This record gives sequence, structure tokens and C-alpha cells, in this order.
Amino acid sequence: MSTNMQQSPNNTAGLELIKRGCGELLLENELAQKLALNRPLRIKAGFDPTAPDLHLGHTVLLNKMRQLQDMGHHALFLIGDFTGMIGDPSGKNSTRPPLSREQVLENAQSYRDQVFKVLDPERTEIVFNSAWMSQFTAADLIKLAATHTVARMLERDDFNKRYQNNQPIAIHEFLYPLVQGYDSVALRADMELGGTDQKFNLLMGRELQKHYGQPPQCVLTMPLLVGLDGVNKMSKSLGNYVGINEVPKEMFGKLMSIADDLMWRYFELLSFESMDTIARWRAEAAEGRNPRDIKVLLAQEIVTRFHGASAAAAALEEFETRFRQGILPQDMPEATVIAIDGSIGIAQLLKQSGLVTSTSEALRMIEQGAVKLDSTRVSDKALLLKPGIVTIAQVGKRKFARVTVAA
RNA sequence: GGAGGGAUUCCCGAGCGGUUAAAGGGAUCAGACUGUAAAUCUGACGGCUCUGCCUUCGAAGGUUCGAAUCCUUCUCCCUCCA
Repeated sequence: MSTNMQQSPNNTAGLELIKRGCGELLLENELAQKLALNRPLRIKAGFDPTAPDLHLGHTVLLNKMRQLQDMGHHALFLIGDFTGMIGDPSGKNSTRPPLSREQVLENAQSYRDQVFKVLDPERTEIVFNSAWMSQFTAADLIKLAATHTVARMLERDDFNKRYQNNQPIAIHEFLYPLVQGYDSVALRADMELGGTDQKFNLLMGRELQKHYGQPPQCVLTMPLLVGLDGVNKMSKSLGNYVGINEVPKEMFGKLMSIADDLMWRYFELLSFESMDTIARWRAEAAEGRNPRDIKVLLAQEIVTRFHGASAAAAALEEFETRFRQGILPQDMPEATVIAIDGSIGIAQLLKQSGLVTSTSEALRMIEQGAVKLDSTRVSDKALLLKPGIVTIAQVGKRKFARVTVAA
């Protein structure tokens, strides 16, 4: 892949590369014209100001951004600290409390730490929309709001759904697409990237740029990655995600937990393997090759990307010994619990060591046969342990702790 | 401003005076099985000093032997009319 604009004057080839894997490109001929200008294009992508926990879903977009950077383009990584006060209407009708300046900066640093695992820092500019929005006057805002009608806003799918379902829509939520669109004006963006669910907002940027006398940005949407549940889009709040900062064995295990059928979608959106290779694997699976083994390849590729090959190999090995052969992991959390009256009940021990969240849960787990001490199943709910004991406590297949009982 | 409808345990959603910690589904967790933390099946799924006790059905009061269920006020949401 070329890293220099001047070396890749072939715009047709560039256009094809840009389109690969994307959901939709609007408008293709406009982008061709922009590419023909032979200057680095300003590529915008917006992100929440909330504490980032970037996951594989984000990397679908970031990988595309990186690809564009490698073609010589300039990434505008927008942190929506002003829009964050609104909160993108998600149908949950919850507005977020505004973050403090310190929090925003802290989160921005956290973005930097994570996002440069994918993006090229040399070609990335991090910007905050509060920079221009905090200068906005009420009059400016009214002028901005006057550019669009309520009916137009209600075209947006989630607004429409909520409206149809008699769910509330606060007026300020209409401002979100407008402000996000205005960001494109302020940044003079040539193109904006977003998930397919962002299409409305991205197009709003086009409209507003025209309105403010700028050439409209192109819009490139990327498909949303389905979460581990196979149903909803991958998101932190739904807990169905694989974070790019997760330790190798978690990352590996989570990827192995996806349904067999779902892995093909993951291959398409996350893998750098050629489409031909993926198609071949798919055919092999259809002919009886164990899908588990192919899923391992996916998990290995992703873990390698973020942690390196040796970490990926180690994660695989641990996975095999632990789940196939049922051997205890090498490293596990340490915990110390206090025996108050000369001994401690098993339920208290599990609760205090953090393996369960309540004594009720501890008792339930014992009833269900999930609790083991030193690999021996515990069935006595009233079991007492004396100080001085060190034991490996286990709840289910995945929760362990080396527990010391202290007086 | 007027009339009506609604707020239930993580989510959706039943219940409409006692047998209700509250149906059903989803999510989650556990067990079995297995080719994996897949799939499938079974079970659990408020808390605690756990054969019992305590807290929960938007909030606060009230009626009653007894309320998620009835009454009053309040908060929020939706619909229609203006």
C-alpha cells in the first residue's frame, strides 16, 4: 500500500480500494473529483467524549480510516465533547450529564492511547467540537436550527421509531444531527466516515456545508459489527463487545464464544485475509471441517494484531488446556478474606473474594454445583474454613481466585 | 388550557385486594453434553446473620387484618382537542 499521495495518482484504483468493505459511498463521482485534486483529503470521523473503551466494532471504521491515511489523506478525529452534552439519541431517551473539562481531556488521552493502535499518528489531527461550538451564540443556533424542518428530522429512523412508539423525543435531541453536521462545516471536511446507522447525521453535514457555501463532503458508511450476542450491534453498553485493550486470553475467549455462523461476518469485517481465502474456509466448513478450528484462526489473527503473535499463541494454549482439558490456569487473582469468629463460611469466602456479588448468589452457585475448592466440588452450604488455609476457589468454569483465610 | 392513557424486578412485558419476590420472553449465570466460553437440553436468576427474616412494582401519604393491585397528592411520559 502506498504511503505517499504523489506515488498513487491512479485514482480509479484508489476509489476501488476505498470502496472495499464499505456499506455505502455517497457520492462516488464527487469523491473521484476530490481525489483528482491530488491533495490530501480531510477525512472526518466523530466519536463520543465518554470514556472510550474502543472495541472491535470501532476498528471496522478505524481500519478504513487507516487505509485512507496510507493513501496520504488527513484524518480529523473529532471528539464530540459539545455534542456529548446532548447525547446521540439512541432510543433510550436518556441525556448524558455534561462532562467536566478534565474528564474530556482525560478521555481524549485515553482515545489517543487506544486509537493509535490502528491509526497513523502522523496523519491524524484530534479536534474537539467545543472549540467552535462554545463560541456559538443563541442566534447562531437558531439560524442553524432554521435550516431544517421537524418533518425532515422525523425522517431519521430512530426518531421516527420513537415517535411511532409514543416514546419521548426531547427538542434538544434534534440539535444533535444539526451540530454534528455543522462540525463538517467548521472542519471543511471532504469526506466523513461513520457507521451505517449514522447515515442521516452524515448527510446532514453535506446539507449544511452546501448551506454555508462549501463543497459538500462525501459520505462513507461502514457496516456495523454485530456484537458477541449475534443480535445487537457491538457496543460497550450492551456488554457484547471485545475491547481492543483487553488481555489476550479474554479477547481470544470472547471471539471463540461467538456462534459459529457469526464468525463469517467477523471475517468479512475484521480480518485482513483475502476474500478468496475466507470463501475457501467457508467451503471447507460446509464440507465438514470443524468450525472451531477456523474460528481459532480468526481469534488468532485479531489477538495477534493487538498483542503480537506470541501472546496469541499463549492465549490459544491456555484456552485449550483450560477448556478442553479442564486444567486450572497458571495465574489467577489473589484474595484474602477475614475469618471473624475463628472461621468463615463458604458463602462469605466467595463473596469477600469477589467471585460472587452476594451471599445469595454464592449459595445458589453451591446448589448448582458450580463451586469448587482445590478442584473438589463443594456441596455443603454451611462449610466453615479456618484461618491459615490457602485454597483455590472456583465458581463456574471461568472464575478463579487463590484465597487466603486470615484471622 | 381541556380530556384520556401510561410508569412493574437488567430489558421487554403479564398481574389489577390475599395462594405474588411477582406469569412469559430476552439477556445473564450454572450444570450436563460437546468440536469451543458454538449449538442443544436442564436449572437458577432481589438481599441477608437463609428451614427464617428484610426490601422491591415512578414518589409520598392514606384505606384495609392484608395493596404492585383501591383512594389522594406529586413527578415524568404518550395520545387527542385547543
